This record gives sequence, structure tokens and C-alpha cells, in this order.
Amino acid sequence: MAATGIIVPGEGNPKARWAIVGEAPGEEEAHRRRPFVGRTGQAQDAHLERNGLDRRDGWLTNLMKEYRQGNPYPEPEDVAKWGPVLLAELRKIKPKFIITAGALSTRFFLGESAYLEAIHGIPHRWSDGAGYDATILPCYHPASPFYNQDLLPLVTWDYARAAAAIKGKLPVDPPIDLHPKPQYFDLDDSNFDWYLGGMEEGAAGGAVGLDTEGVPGSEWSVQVSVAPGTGLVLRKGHPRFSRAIALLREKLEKKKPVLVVHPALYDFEMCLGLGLDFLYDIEVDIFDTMMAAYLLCVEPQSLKNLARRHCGMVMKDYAETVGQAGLEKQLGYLERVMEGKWGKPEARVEHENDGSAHLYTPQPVQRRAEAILVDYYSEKLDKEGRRTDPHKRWKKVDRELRVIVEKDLGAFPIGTLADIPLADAVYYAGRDPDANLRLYPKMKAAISAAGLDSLMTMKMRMLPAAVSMKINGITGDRASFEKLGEEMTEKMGLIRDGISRNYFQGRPFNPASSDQVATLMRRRGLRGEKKTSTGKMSTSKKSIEHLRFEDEAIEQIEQWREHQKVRDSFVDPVLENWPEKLASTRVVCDLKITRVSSGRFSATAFDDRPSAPLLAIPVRNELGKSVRDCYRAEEGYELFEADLDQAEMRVMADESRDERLVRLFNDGKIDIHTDTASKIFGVPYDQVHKMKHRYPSKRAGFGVITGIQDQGLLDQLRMAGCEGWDLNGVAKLRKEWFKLYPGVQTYMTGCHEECRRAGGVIKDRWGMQRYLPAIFSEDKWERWEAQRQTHSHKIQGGAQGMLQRTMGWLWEQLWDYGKAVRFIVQIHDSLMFEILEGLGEDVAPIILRGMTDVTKLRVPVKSSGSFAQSWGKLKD
DNA sequence: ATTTCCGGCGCC
DNA sequence: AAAGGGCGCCGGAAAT
Repeated sequence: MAATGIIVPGEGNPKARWAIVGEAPGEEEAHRRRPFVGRTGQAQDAHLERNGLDRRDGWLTNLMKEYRQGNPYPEPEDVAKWGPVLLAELRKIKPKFIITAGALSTRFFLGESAYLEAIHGIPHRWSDGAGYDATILPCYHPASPFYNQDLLPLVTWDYARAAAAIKGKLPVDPPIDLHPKPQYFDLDDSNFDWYLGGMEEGAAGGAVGLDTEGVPGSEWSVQVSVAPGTGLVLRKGHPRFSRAIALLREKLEKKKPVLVVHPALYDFEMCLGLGLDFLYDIEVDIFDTMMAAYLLCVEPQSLKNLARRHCGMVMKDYAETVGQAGLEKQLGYLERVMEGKWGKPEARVEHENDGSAHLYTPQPVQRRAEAILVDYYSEKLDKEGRRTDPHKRWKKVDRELRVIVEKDLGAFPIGTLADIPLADAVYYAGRDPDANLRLYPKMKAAISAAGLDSLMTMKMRMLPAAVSMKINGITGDRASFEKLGEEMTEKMGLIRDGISRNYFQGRPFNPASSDQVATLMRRRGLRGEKKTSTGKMSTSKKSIEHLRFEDEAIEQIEQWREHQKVRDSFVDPVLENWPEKLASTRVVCDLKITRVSSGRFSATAFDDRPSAPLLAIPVRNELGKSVRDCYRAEEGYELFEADLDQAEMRVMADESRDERLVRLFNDGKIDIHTDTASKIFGVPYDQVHKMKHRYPSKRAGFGVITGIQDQGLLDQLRMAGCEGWDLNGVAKLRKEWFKLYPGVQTYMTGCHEECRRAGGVIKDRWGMQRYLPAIFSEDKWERWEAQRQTHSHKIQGGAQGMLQRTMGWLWEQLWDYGKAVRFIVQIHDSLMFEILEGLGEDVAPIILRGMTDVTKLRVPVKSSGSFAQSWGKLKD
């Protein structure tokens, strides 16, 4: 063991052109008294080597030279002590480039506000103030992926950028704020006619930055920027607002600029509330800087960070701007809650999952308010080191208590721009569209350089349809939700009581408790096949499915869990915020289109309105169908859903060009899985049994796409109730599958090679990229996982791209129908619409054509659709 | 009593 | 040693 206090000096070429400054030596470094020789050093050497750099040519050192046991994070006094030593060391060698590995050394050179998230991979200029200048190349620390795998792509990219800069292949163009004294106008202190006139002069290459403030339903302003360093704030509350909006609309119509936003999915909804309709009224080209960042993968998505790294703009964040004002209101509110007379909370009956009921008396709301205030004033920190947020804490107070208080004191206050001095608010609001406008040329260039132009165009074309979906939601029927919830609760009670009576000696039993399920299993002499990460016997479906058909208790537990999942995620929460007195209302969800690495959408439930994660509503079993039946077409409309048939299999056929797969799809006479099963099991078509033959073949096929292993496939077959399978059986099944489709195997190997050739990046057919640097990992499992992702990304992304291209095309085709044809939801391979009755006959063929004709593959693309009055009746 | 972690499961 | 993923939601258990 190395001892605290050992000094590890820098080493390398005394005439080095470049240096690396780490944070502090680790144990191995201390032991050998050399920097970067442990695990971190090996990882870094690999990054250097892949980029054509040799550590012996550079100078490697650390900010802190002293080893300390346990590697505690260096304190400011350590930096104060060792900083001058480092500077003296560097002044002797005078490297022109300094790679700063990690946050600490980056901040040592570039100042406390130099957050890696904002500036990693971007060269900066630095001077010691005494005649020595260098280019700082900020990199994420090579050890950071050891505890957070997501950082590996960033480290890899950063070192590649650093190497490129050192070799002169990356123009060093430090981000400098070119407009340090920007001018942001309120309507009062500028002539908006004059300002908007600037749009026509094309001051910013025909682009206009736009942003909004406020929340949908309570919009504060829309802001535009027609020239870098300027911005105009159109406040909704301003007397000239309507005139200004009318003029803005007119200018946009006339000039048709590129509208630069962040993010369009939110801003366009806001704009509707501000009288600017970019869906059905104003025609503009869109450039979404957040989408650009998403497509580039290694960029932060927040506007502030983007503006900092590319334009050198320092921007206060919203919380910082209105935070203080909002906080004061909130603290005042909480004080009033504390002093109010709310009486003692009434005890209420809580029904537990084990059937027991008990009285629950929440803490008095005064006490809760007090606790929030105490935590705030005592500067208690959360685990990310931030001060506690009173609003977040308030939201966790018992709903019943909150309602009583809010009835009296009004809603919990949230700071807005209206709460701060107008000049400050205008400055804050004006800066965002300015940032968007200034980012435009930079992001556009980055997109082009990465070969992502056409993908970006496709995404922008698809946007209006996604915006519509986010706004539209789907009509839910209150009575149906309520009835379903009650029925499920009753059924769950019966199942639970039965388990308790028959298998648990009549004692209370909670099927939602994994511990109790494990106990029950042990008493019955049953064993799960897996363990949890904490070492207990796993009672997950995978682990106990083999017992389902053997043991009635297991069957009952699984049934109960299915009910619980559906009721508690998809039925009860929807009713939580249902507007009083309304029998039906639109149920919406928060759609995110810049989150999933393959380009798919994701959806989250809002917690303040009738909402559910609409992309995840159960579909397979009867329960799921019951939930979907609670969603209806609006009066006078009908629902239409179209889905892509075997989208991913067809993409795989196209990509792999496997002769047999392509031929089968082209023939189109026989179902592909039936044919596969017939060949693998050696039975004629008419004797292919659904569960014995077809299902295993189908699962094997899907498993190939996603790279499943034998054990995984076996789990799936068992869970579906297939009998007689073991590891040998599935191994043979997979082998036979590949024998039938050898082109697929070749294709997969090709994907791995493609990724390696590209330096650890893979792109799908539309250009959607994914960084997989682990493909070079020494670790077998990490490497295997990266390889697996190469083809699964290409196939999943390929299919998703098809659907999004369709969305864009359909938006244009159906635009004339206006709101008579509404985009409702996209669930990865299907699109649902709400269509005015009578129009279905015209519209459905267009939709189906969009599904099948927009993307041509070397195999036919097929789609089918159906009409119904409720979601559950579709696909019947 | 409240907050955080983790096991389990839904979608594709 | 393990071994399809990413997305999201909930309640029990553990920690505070």
C-alpha cells in the first residue's frame, strides 16, 4: 500500500508541444512514482494511441502531486498549494497545448465557471499573465467512465478533438462572446416596426431566433432576435402586444426565414397561446438547436450550455434569474402556512395491499411547512449538493392537506419573470432568442460536418406532427376509468384473500412485496431461478415463471401483479387530476423526441393534469384492452390506427440483403415466421404449431435483431408458456436460425467492423448516430455489448426513421384537412389519428400510402389500418 | 413521518 | 461473473 504524502512528479518529453494535466496521482501512480500508470493511465494511453499520439512525446503531470490514501477530492487549499508548482513546471516546458483531464484541472486554468458539461472538447485560449500562452483542451477525465458508462463517448470524443487540435486539424476558434453589450428591447423602448424590419434586411442570413417565456396556458412573452446581439421581447401583458404579434406574423409570412428555436416541441405550443400558429398558419423553415445537439450526440442539450460552448455567451439560468424572487414568495407562503390555523389533519383509512386497513394521520401541514423552511434556512443540501427546493418539497406534502391550504392561500407561488424588475426580465428573455440565432450557423455547420443534414431536415419536417400529438392527447372517459379501477380493486382483493387463505395460513399477505412472495415460496418449497442484485431470491417474472403452471399460488401472484401494474400506472393516476364535473377530457402526456438514442420517442405522465404515459399503455392482455377502451374518439370523430407490418424484420432484410429473407418478403405468400419454423422444425406449413413452432422461431428472429443470448431466449420462451425448452434446445434453435439466414450473420459482423472503422460510432440508414467506443474495450462484456448495439441500433433506428419520415410526409399531405384530421399518438411502429366522421374513406388510403410508399426498401413495406370508436376496439 | 433506493413490470 | 435495450411508473423496504 502506498502511503499518503508520496510525491509523484510529472514526466515525459521536456520539449513537449503538449501536456496533460490530471487531478492527483492514484495508488498505482504513488507506488511507481509516475503519473498516469494505473487503470486510468491505461485508459488514457488507449485514447492517445487511437488518435495517433504517444505519451512519450507529451508531458504528463497532475495538478496535485501528492498522493493521499482513498483519493479524496482535492480541496481549494490543495489547489492553492500545488497550483504554483504546476505553473512553474509548465513554464519550463511551455507546451502549446494543455489537455486538462477532468473538472478540477479545467477549472484551474479556465476559472470556476468553466463547467465541463458546457465546454468539454472546445479549445480555449489561456495565458499565465507573464508571457506564456497555451491552448487549453478541456476533456472529461479518462477515469470517469469507470463509474458512469455514459461518459465514455464524451471522453473518447474529447480526446479525439484534443488530438485533432494538437495536430492542427481542428481550427482553434475559442468561443468568444462577440456581442458583450447586447441590446434587448421591451416594446416600449424600441420601435418594433423598425426592429422587425431588420428581418427583411436579412441581417442574420435569413434566420430569426425565437423563444418563449412562461408555461402553456400562462404565457408571458415571445421573443425574437433578427440580428446577433439583439432581441425584442413581446410581452403578452403589454398594450401593444397584439399589434406587435400581427406585425411579427406578417413579417414572418413575407420573409419566410429559418426560425431557430429551442425546443420547437415546447415553443410551438407556447406560440399557439400567444397568437402565433406555426402549425396551420405561418409557414417557416425550422431549425431546432436542441434537436441538433441531440443528433450530434456529444453536445449538451440545454441552450445555456450550447451558447456557452459555441458562442462564449454566459447566460444566467432561469432559476438564478427568477429564483430569488420566486423563493421569497415561496418562503413567505410557507410562513403563512406555518402560522395558519388549519386544524389537525383528519385521520383517514388507508387500504394496504395486504387487505389490512389502518388509520393514517398525516403530520399537520404547519409542521410540514416548518420542516421545509428549516431545511432551507439551515442550508441543507441534497445529494447533488444543491440547496433543497421548497417547491419540490411542497409537492410531496399530502395532497388533501395541500388542497385545503391552496383553497385559502391560492396556489403555491412560482417565481416568474413578472416578479423581477422589468429591465432584468427583458434582458433574460431577450437573451434566449439571441443565443438561438447565434448558435444557428455553428450548429448548422456541425450538423453538416457530421453528415447529418438530411436527418436534420427529416426531423424538422416531422416536428409539426409531433407538436400536434403533444397538444392533442386523446379523449378519456371518466366513468370508464372509474369503473375499471373499481373492478380491478375488487378482483385484486379476491385474488389476495385467496392466496392468504389457501397458501399463507390466513395471515395478511401483500403480493406486491417481493420479500413476502419469497417467504411464501420458501414455505411451499419453491425456488426462484435468479437472485436480485442485493443477493435475495428474485421473485421476478423471469425467475418464477417456470412455476406458474406448476403452482397455483404463483399463478395467482402473477395475476395480482398484472392487475396492480395496470391499475396503479394507467387507471388511477389518470383520474387524479381529472377536472371536476367533466365526464370526458383530453388525456395528454409529455412527449420527448430528443431523448432515446435510436431516435424513438418517449413519453412521461404529467403530474398536474389528466395524463398517462400514452406510449406504454398495455396492449397485450385483456386488462390492457380494458384500459384502451377508456379512450374514445371525440363526438363526431373516429379513431384510425395504421401500423407498419414487421417493420424491423423488413429493415433487417433490406440491410442484410440476406437472400432468403429478401426472397420470402418479396414473395409475400407465406408468413415469414411460419416458413422459418417449418424449415427449422422440419414440418410442413399446415403442421406448424403456433406455440410449439412458430412462436420460438419468431422470438429467435427478434432476438437476433437485438442480440439476445441463449439464456435470454430461454427466459422468453418460458415466460410465454412454451414447454420442453432448455439451454441446449435454444442454442440449437438459434444456430438453425442463422443457418437459414446466413446473410444476417454476415451483416452483423459487418456492423461491428463498420463501427470500428468509424472509430467507435455507428449510424443507421438515416444518419442517426450512436457512439459506441466500448467496441474497443479490453473488457469482453463491454465489447460484446457495444457490438450488440451496432446492429440493434441500425435496425431499430431504421424502422423508427421510416415512421418519422411518414409523419413528415403525412403532415404535409393532410394539412389541408386542418383539425378534421388529428395526429394523436405514435407508438414506435404505429400511428393513430382522430378523423372527422365521413372523411375516413378519403384519408385512410393517404395514411396507408404514407406508411408504405414514403420509404422504399428492397422488400415491400406493408401496412394495415383500422377504424374504431375506442382505442381498445382498434386492431380487433 | 418522510425520503431514497430497488425490485418488478408495462410498452416497443 | 454476468449477458437484449431504452423508456417509464409504482410500491415496499431501507435509510434518515
